[in-house]
Amino acid sequence: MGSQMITFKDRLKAAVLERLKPAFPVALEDLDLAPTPDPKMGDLALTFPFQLAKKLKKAPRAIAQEAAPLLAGIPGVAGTVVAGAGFLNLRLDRSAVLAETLRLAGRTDLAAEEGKIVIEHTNINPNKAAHIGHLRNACLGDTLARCLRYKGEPVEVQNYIDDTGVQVVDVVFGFMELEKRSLEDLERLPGRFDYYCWDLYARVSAYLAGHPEAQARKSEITKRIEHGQDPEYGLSRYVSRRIVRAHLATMARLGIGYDVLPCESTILHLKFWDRAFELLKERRAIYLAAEGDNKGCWVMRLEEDEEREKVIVRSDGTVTYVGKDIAYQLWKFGLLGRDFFYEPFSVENGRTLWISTAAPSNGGAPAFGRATKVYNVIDTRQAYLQKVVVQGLRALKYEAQAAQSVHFSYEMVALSPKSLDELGYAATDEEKERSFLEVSGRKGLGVKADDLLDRLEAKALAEIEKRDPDRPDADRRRTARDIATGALRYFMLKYARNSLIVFDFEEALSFEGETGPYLQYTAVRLAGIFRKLKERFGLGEADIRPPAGGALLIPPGLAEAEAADSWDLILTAASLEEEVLRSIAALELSHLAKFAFLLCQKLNGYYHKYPVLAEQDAGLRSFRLLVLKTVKDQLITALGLMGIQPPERM
RNA sequence: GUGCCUGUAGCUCAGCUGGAUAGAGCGUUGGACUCCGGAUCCAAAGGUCGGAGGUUCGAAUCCUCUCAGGCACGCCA
Repeated sequence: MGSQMITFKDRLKAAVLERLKPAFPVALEDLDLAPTPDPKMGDLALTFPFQLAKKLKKAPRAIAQEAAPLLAGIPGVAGTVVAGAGFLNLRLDRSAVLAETLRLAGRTDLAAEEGKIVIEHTNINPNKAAHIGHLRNACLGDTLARCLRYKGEPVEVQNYIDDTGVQVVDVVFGFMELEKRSLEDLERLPGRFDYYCWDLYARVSAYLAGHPEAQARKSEITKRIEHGQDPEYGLSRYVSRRIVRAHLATMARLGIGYDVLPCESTILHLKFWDRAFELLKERRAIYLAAEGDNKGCWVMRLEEDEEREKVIVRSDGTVTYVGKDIAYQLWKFGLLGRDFFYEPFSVENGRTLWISTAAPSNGGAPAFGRATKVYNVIDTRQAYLQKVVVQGLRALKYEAQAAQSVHFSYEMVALSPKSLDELGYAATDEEKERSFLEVSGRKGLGVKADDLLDRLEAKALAEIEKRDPDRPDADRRRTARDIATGALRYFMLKYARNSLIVFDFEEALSFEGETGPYLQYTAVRLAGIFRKLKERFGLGEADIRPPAGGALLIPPGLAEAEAADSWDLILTAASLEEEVLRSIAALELSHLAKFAFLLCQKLNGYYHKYPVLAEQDAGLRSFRLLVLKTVKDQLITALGLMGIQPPERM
C-alpha cells in the first residue's frame, strides 16, 4: 500500500463538513482528525464540540451527542463514539478502508511543489579527516535529499569545497615549513592522507599559537595560493583534492553522494564576488562607511538592529566570508548572471559527480544551480551569518528567493568526558569541569568518522561470527558494513535537530533497543518469512494480494484482539507519507526515524503473537501475510529514506 | 550586555499546528512459545514536565516573569 491516508482523511473531512454544516457553524479548519489515545475509543477524533461550546452556549458533550447521528452513513465510517468531555470519535469501517487503501497500492499522495531544490551539505574543510560532527551534517542533508526526492521534487545536492581557505593554508604551511616536504614527497606519502593531515593541522595550530612571527609566512602562502603561484598553489591543490577524495570515500561508506562540488577557488577565479559586489552597490544594499570603527569598509545594515552593521568588504578591499556566501547564494538561485564550468570528478554507481572549474572543459554537465528553493545544512552556530546572507538577498530586492532560502540548522555533536578518556585526550583542569567538550580540529580533538565506522563494523562482524560462524567471509563483511551504516545513520537521525548530541561510544555502538540494527533486524525477519513462504508454499511476494473483486479482507470470526492489532499495525504503516511530509515541513527528520522505530516495535509485537507460516487456517494465513507484506513495503521505503539498507541475513 | 536554543523517569531522549491516563530506549528486577531468527517479546518499579503567575473547556506544549545550562554576536572562515 502506498499510503493514501492523506487523501482518505481529506475526503473524510470534507464529508464530515458537509453533514455538519447545516446544523453547526463549523469550518474545514476546525476539523482535525487526530488519533485517539486508545483504539477502543474509536480511530479518529474530532474536537470541534469544544470549539463550539462557547459560541453555542452548550456543553461540548451535548454538542457531540447532537452531531453524532449526522455522521451516520459516511463511506468508510462504521460508527461514532462520544467520549470524554466532548470528543466525537469516528470508528472506521476497517474492511472498507483496508480494501480501498490496498486497491490504491502503489499510488501516492505526494507531489512536487518546487521547480528545483538545491541542498548544500557536508562542506568539510579539505584539510583533515571528517569527524562525527560532519557525519551528523551529511546524514541530515542526505536524508533530507532522499525525502524530498521521494516526495517527487527535483533535488540537486551540492557539497561546497573551501579549497583556498585558511585551514588548507595551515596544512600547506605545515608541509612546507614544519616538514620541508615537496609536492613529490606528498605524492609518495602512503596511507590515510586525511589522518596524516589531521595530526599535522593540530601541530600547525599549536606552532602558530607559539610563534606569532610565522604569521608573515602564512600570509605569503595565502597570497601565492590566490595568485596561482607554485609551489604553494600546487600543494594547496594537491592537499585539497586528495582530502576531498578521502571525504567522498568516507561518505560513500554511508551511501551518501553528491551531484556537484562547487569550489571556492573557482568562485575566486571567475570573479563571482566582483559581480555580486556590483549588484550590491547598484541596489544600495551596502554602503561605504565614512566613519567609526568600520571606516573604509563596505558594510550592510542589520535589520534587527539598526545600530549595527556587518562588514562585507574590508578596508583593504578583500571580501569577507559573508560576502562570498552572498555571491554563492545568488548563484544557487541563478541570480548572479555568471556560471561555473565543470568537469567530471568521479563516477559512483553510474552517477557522475562534477566539480567546478574556472576554464571551459569538455562540457556535458547538467545545468547546476537555478534553484527555486535552497536548503543550507549548517550547524546552529552559524545562524547569525545565515541570517545576514538571507538579508543580503532581501536587500537586493530578491524577496521571493530570500523567503525560499532555508537554513537547516542543527546542534553540534560534542564529546562526553568519558569519550575523552577513550580518545586518550589529556584534558586541562578547566576542560575536566565541563559536562561536554566541543570537537576541535585545531586541538586535534574529535572522533574521526572512519574510526567510528571501523569500530562499528568490527563489532558487527563479531556479532555475526557469534551467531553464524559458517557464513562466507565476503558475505559477513558486507553485512557488517550494512549494520555499521544502519547503526550510525539511525544514531544521527534519532535526535531532534536542536538536541545537542554528547557523543558516547557505548551509546553509538549499541545494536539493541532504539537503534538502526533493531530496525534492520525487523526487516530481516520479515524477509525471512517471505523467503520461507517461497520455500514451503511456492508463493512469491507478488502473490500476496488482496482478494479480487473487493471481497471481504478481514476473515470472518477473526478474534477481536487480533483484528485490533492488525488494524493498528496497518494504520501505522499507512501513515508513512504523512510522516515524511511532516518531517520535511518541520525539518525534523527524527520524526521519520521515530516512525520507523514505532512501526518496528508494533511489528515485532505482532510477529510474536501471531504465527503466519505455521497457521493452519488458510484464510487467516493469507490475511496475516497481507498485513506483513503491507508493513514490509512501508518499512523498506522508510529505511531507504534514511539510507539504511537491510541485509539479507544478520 | 543583546539575540537564539535547551531544561520531561536513575541515564539518554520522544511528545505532531494545545486535546483524553505524559511515552520510548538504556539501566534495574522478574518472566517468555520443541517458535516464521532471543540483535526479539512480555511485565514490574521509576515523573512536583526547572520554578512562579497567566490565557483556555483543556497547557509539557501558548504568554509574562524567574532560575540554571549551552551557543552566537570579528575588517576569522
